[in-house]
Amino acid sequence: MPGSRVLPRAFFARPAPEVAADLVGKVLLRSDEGLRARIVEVEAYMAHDPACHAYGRRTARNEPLYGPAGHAYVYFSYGMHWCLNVASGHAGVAEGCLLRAAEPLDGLETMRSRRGGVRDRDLLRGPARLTQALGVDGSWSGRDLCVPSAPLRVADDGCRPDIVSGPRVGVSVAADTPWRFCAAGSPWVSDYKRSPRAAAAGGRGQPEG
DNA sequence: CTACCGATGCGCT
DNA sequence: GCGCATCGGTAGC
Repeated sequence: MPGSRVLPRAFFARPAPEVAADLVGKVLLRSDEGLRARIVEVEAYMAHDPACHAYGRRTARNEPLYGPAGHAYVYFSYGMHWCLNVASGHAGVAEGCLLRAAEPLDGLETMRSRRGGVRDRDLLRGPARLTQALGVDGSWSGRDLCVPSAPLRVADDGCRPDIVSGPRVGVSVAADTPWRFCAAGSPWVSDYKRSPRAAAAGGRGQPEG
């Protein structure tokens, strides 16, 4: 795409909330299958954050979170779902950004075939839906996304949506911390099962700006 | 639209 | 053994 460039490692080598906010509006590519999607929802997971998979022990599973920023961390959840994160922060600081939702741009037919005939609005609306549509599973964990030839990478095409933030979804800790970032007013954002504490904190629908 | 619930398997947060 | 950064279906308003 003219004018779009792969995000360099320096983009990811910053605190997760900054990276997460700046990822909104960027383009997620799976170029070997001609898939493109605009990221509309990202959550930040910080080191020493109890909701972060690197909380506690360093294990084989969460190892990518410690490594150089810009590497994928893909984990298996609830016995059936894969979720895609990008490691952020500096080496040795285990942070990451969870890609929660995106707007499909190219390769809709492939996404539809993987997603079993759901409405287009639901193709990428949710972290596990996103990975299912893109064909990303645990075998992608640890891969470097900051390589121009990588099949999975993130690019900047100059899109700069307004960002709103709010509590993370399905996370009870730090429900008062706005570590979820969305494109303002986007219909492609997941509005799924906010944490009970987030719901109790008031508000509804989209996070507040 | 909201609310609830079962599926399902990995890691130990 | 238990909890989980979820999803899809169904029931009911």
